[in-house]
Amino acid sequence: MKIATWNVNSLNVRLPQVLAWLAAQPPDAPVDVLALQELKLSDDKFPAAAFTAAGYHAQWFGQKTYNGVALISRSPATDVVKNIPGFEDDMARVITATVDGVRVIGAYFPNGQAPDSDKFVYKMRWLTALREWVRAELVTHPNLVLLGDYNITFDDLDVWDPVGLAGTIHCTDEERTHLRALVDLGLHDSFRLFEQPPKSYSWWDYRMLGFQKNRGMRIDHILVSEALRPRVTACTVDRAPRKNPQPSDHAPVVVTLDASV
DNA sequence: ATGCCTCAGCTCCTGAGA
Repeated sequence: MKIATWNVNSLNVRLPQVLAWLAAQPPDAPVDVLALQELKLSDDKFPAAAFTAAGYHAQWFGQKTYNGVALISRSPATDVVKNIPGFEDDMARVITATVDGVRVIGAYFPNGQAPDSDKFVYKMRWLTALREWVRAELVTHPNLVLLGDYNITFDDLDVWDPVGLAGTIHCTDEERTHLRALVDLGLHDSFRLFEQPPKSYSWWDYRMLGFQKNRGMRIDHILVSEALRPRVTACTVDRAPRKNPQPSDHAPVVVTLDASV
């Protein structure tokens, strides 16, 4: 079973690339669940028919211009929840559903802009609310995956210039403390369960030849619960779509689980 | 230097992303 996350930075623009990427998977190892972020379209504009034609179900939670998340799945998704219950938010950032016995929480974490900004304050509040939502979901769903665009790096390994970017957005102690608190709920960073190529990132700035120079950050993560950890056999960043014409600034991250015991 | 790209929208500039 393969579960993936991809911030597409406008599904309107990236839909052909998403469909091509799904179609390019090996027939014996398709992507079973794909969490998308930054749809940047309202619910009525979601291209549901295109995913149906490709053999996928879809659940979506859109918003005009900004944000918007979706779960694309080969099996139907059930028990869908949009955003964080009990947390008032006018942004569409979270979608949760159960697919093939796995509780999947797809999330587009706030950017935060700068540590001294109002948006950073919102990011901290949002992170606290998300943690309580994940904590509650784990009680009833031990097989759980939390994945998406976290907009936070774990440590210097995730940053192309850890000295120059120390303390800047995505790299602050406050953000990393929140990220570790999520892990401390009983989750594991799939990517670091395996040896990885040095300087592995999931996002590169569009400017200054960021991708070509591999000046990036690893900010897209797939955390798996303790119960799922024994099933994880691989986690990789697929850099290929970042080489497409008109790419998203993010690359997909994919985790592979073996069949349930 | 606060821009360098990219995208959406009250579209020929601005805000936001990260």
